[in-house]
Amino acid sequence: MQTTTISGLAQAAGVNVETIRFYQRRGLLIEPAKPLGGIRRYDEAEVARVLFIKAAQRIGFTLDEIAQLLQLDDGTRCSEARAIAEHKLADVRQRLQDLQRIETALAKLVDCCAASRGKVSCPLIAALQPASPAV
Amino acid sequence: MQTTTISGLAQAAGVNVETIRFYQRRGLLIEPAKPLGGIRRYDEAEVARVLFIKAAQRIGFTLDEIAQLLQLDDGTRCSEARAIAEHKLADVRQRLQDLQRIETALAKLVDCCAASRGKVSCPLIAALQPASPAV
DNA sequence: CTTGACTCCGTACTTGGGTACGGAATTTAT
DNA sequence: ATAAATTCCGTACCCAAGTACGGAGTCAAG
Repeated sequence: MQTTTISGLAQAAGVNVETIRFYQRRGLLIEPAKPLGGIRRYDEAEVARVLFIKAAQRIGFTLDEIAQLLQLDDGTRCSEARAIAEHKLADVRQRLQDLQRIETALAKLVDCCAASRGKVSCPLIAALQPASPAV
Repeated sequence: MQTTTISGLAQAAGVNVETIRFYQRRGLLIEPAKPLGGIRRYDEAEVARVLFIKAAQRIGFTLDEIAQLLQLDDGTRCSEARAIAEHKLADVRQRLQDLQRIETALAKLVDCCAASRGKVSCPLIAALQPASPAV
């Protein structure tokens, strides 16, 4: 499958055709030039791009953020790219911390739930209390 | 501040009054009984609850999921709670993995961006490629 | 050369998570 | 006791991220 139509792309990436078109409108995907009143063709690079978008989304990036990330891949404007990436990285690390905190809390909950069987009132809420020192 | 009104609660939790009311409608917060045609009062436990909601949200839980999590804190229906918690935990661990992957990718990007200064084309997209083996 | 599938494009609808608005009632300050 | 601030409540609006729809054009097969 070297080049395909929009539905092939959508299928390969596991999304809806409409989603592809939506991403094009948003500028996340570039619409390949239309060959004179006809039908556009897409290659594997586009599939990769869509998969990237989906992966980034699962992690919690917005489409706007993802657009920025995708621009980093251009190769040009390196220092600018770097600044964005650093900002994003700080962001990601914060998320990681929060997530680790909740992971611990949930794991404890499961544990104590297994052990105590009855009077639960577990560390779930407590676990997130010390999470917001400076807003 | 032992008990306060809705605006006090909102302020203490760093959210909008409307947001509190929205959460009440959603069942995330319980509206304390209204004292005869009057004004409801809230205590610190409610503040904690709102902070929890916000913390959980930052991590990527939906309000529905958070509602479930909050119910786990009730102490009753332990086995049920445990099942939900375990499911959520698997979820969280998946998110953690994804997030760690992107953290690595971003860190590399920043690195190579700092080093190569010019021809970037970094590991960002590649980093998420092997992330979806089984859909 | 017509039928059926697919593409293109615009517009509209949906869901999640709120925010804003407006009128009535109640509380607080003077 | 009256004005200003709050609360209560319903309804309506907003943005993000899609999904659905409908008409017109195009392409591939029989």
